Amino acid sequence: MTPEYDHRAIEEKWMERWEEEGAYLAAPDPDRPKKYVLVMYPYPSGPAHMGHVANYSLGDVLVRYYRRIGFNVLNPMGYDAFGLPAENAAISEGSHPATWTRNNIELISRDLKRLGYAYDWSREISTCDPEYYRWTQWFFLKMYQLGLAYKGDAEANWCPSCGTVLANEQVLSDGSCERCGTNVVSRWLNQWFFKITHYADALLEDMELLEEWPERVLTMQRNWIGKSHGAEVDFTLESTGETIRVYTTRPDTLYGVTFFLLAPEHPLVDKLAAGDAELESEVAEFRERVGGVSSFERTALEAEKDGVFLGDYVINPVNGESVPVYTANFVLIEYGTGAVMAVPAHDQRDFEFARKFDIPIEVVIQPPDGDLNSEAMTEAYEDPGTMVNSGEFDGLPSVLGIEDVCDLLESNGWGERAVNYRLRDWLVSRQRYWGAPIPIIYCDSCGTVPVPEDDLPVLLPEDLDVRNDGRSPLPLEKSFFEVACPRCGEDARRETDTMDTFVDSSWYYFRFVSPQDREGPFDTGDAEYWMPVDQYIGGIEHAILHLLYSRFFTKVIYDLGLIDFKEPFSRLLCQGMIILDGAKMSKSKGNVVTPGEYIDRLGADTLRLYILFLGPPELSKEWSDQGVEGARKFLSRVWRMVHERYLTPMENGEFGRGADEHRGRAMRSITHCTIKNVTADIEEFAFNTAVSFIMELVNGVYRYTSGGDVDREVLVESVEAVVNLLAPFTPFICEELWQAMGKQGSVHQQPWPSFDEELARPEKITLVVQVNGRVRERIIVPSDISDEEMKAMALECENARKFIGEKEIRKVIIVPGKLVNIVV
RNA sequence: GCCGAAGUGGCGGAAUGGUAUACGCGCUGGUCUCAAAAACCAGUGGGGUAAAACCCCGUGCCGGUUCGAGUCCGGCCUUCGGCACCA
Repeated sequence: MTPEYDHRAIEEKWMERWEEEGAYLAAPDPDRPKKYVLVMYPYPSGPAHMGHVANYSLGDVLVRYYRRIGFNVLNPMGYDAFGLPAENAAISEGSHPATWTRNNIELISRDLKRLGYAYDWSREISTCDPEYYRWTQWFFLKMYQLGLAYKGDAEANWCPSCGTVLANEQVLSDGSCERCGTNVVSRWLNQWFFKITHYADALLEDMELLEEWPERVLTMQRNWIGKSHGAEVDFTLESTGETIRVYTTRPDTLYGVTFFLLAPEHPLVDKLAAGDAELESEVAEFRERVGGVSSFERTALEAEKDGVFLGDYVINPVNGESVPVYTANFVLIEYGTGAVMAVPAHDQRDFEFARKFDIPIEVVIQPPDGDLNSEAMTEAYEDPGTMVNSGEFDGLPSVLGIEDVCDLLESNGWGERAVNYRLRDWLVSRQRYWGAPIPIIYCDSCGTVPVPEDDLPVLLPEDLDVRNDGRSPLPLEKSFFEVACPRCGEDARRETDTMDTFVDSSWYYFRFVSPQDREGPFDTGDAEYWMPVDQYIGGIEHAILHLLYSRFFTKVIYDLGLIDFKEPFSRLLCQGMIILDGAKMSKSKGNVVTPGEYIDRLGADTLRLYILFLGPPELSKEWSDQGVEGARKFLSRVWRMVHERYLTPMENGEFGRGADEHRGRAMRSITHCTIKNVTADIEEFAFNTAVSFIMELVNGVYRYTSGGDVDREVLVESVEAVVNLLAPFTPFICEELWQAMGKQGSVHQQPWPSFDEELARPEKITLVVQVNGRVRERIIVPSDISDEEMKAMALECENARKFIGEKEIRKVIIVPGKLVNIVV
């Protein structure tokens, strides 16, 4: 009698047993090679969703596989528990962010446990735990000591109605506040920054160490850092003689400058307009048009070129020409020097501006095959060419001209070579409640004073209510901000901003190596054993920020002398999204399917198997309800295979030994070939095809036991291979079957099955015969056939002869063991 | 606009330059059953033929390299994702 495949009973039983036995606890063991496998920890916004299942299932296959090939594996789990959604939920539900967050941690951890992931739960961490954020604050202090944390002015999205700064994600595409719909404005505020730009070059150069990262992530980071080479050039203001510096990547176009631009926020704009009432109001109007709204909106709509002539001129150092100065909407104050030399012939933006304001265009680079005429141009020519109208440089290829013009600038003191980065410093202040307080105190006499390390953590008071308008309650809470200056003891005021949650997640992977450590953020000995992370897994949406910030933190920790490696994640796998009806699942679209109901109805094993079988990990995958049923069908098939095709007949003594040798050899060949293929596929993260191979093996066992003699040993080998190979994918059912088969111990602790190369080769192969590259015949031949025999058989076969006919055979191409192509 | 990924059956997807569509879903037929479901077995790209043998056409489009191209090269088109006036 085949027992029922009762997934609920089975999964509950093993979940409890593994937990009791501490089956997945990890401890350093210098005698064994280690693997640190980490999947990005979740933000606990509710129960687990399908994206989590996809990510964590993938990691779990690797973890279980690595354990079985002999690695000591660290596989921890924790929660990114600070953050804005908790505050928003608190406002709308009337709860407290802490309560909301902890409830959600309960929900999601229950799901993760039910899904059977092999985490070392003793290492669970939560970033909102004071024992965690104590060290987040400690890192802030270290940054401050190193001069890497500083306070500066920044443009921020400000909602006048909510009275708070908004993150970019909270500003809707029409420039309004996500919560109240008010138009967001840009406002300059004094904020804390981390000086990530100090590491811009290191972050670029060390990408060489990231050989096992996806190329697309590296490209995205490279573009984000945006290093460019060029020159800084001083232009002289005609009226006052003061110099204004510009940055350009095209010194070779310096002779083509016909006007000069300042960012609307550039201090010189006001100075130039001052005294001329008409100009002053014109500038004010212009600022209203472009600067009143946030730069978010200014760039979101493909804004038309706009600007105001400021009534003054600057002198171009290389040719002494005088050109007009404008302020323009497309010039960014935060990039370069906030001033731009405009070369309309060779820059599309400048071109558009010149056409609109009727400014002359002068061609100074001629294309190789062309004859550009400034009148006739319809767009700028931005590619290299030959320099013209450029004094002594005429006739020079522009790529060489770049260097020569730089030499000219430097020898005359007009400017110098320079590099620029698109990367900005990291703004870490948030006017938020639910985050780690910034450990800084402001004292009237001592100024900015860091909280002494011994006073950490600066506790976030949890007995406060979030205000209905979304503002942080901290600046109103005297018991929080009123504090004695640690230096002079006088009354002082605590910083009430909290840190960006990306700070929390920039170092959590270090905490996992020693989550209970009280002496430091992590134990250096434990870190030496476990770090760096060997395999990091996460969504592609974190390709830039989280991964870049983490790399930055690791470099700081390296410079603190706490570690001896420079990159935190040796190998990276980026998961695609799970989509439904062609769209990303989201609550607002109402197209969410939650794992919980599937675990109840079909089982965690089914869900895991389905999501892994769906497609390659790095691509986005379409969810299908019918597909899940298919996964369940396959597991039932495996269940019945073990009981009906193996255990029951075995008990009845139906199988003998040395039965039909050919059938047995063919079955063994499938088994060994499957072990080989599945192993290779797991190594390459090709989990979908790994599952296919196991399915084929199961089909093979059904065929083998469906008719003809069955060899007992051959069957045992095949059935055990199925259960062994499938175990990392569907741990519960395999553990149950392993036990049913009378095996000792856990299937998850068995050595990974090995294969015999000789047996993996099939006895018979299909020889393909082509004539002129077209398949004309397929012949079953022994796999050890020689090239000569292949050729002879191909030339003899009827269909090939038909197509050869009377034609002359010019060439015969032989692919050993596979194919013969006859060229006539 | 720039960067990246992807276009293959009804669907998810397989294919070191060597049998295109493995595996799964769906569908069709059969076995079992009073019947159905489940299960098991078989079939399933399009066209030609009553049917089979067999032949032709087929991996977004147009060319090229090659004995042989889904795969390599050149030029496009479409979709998705990221960045977006970075001088």
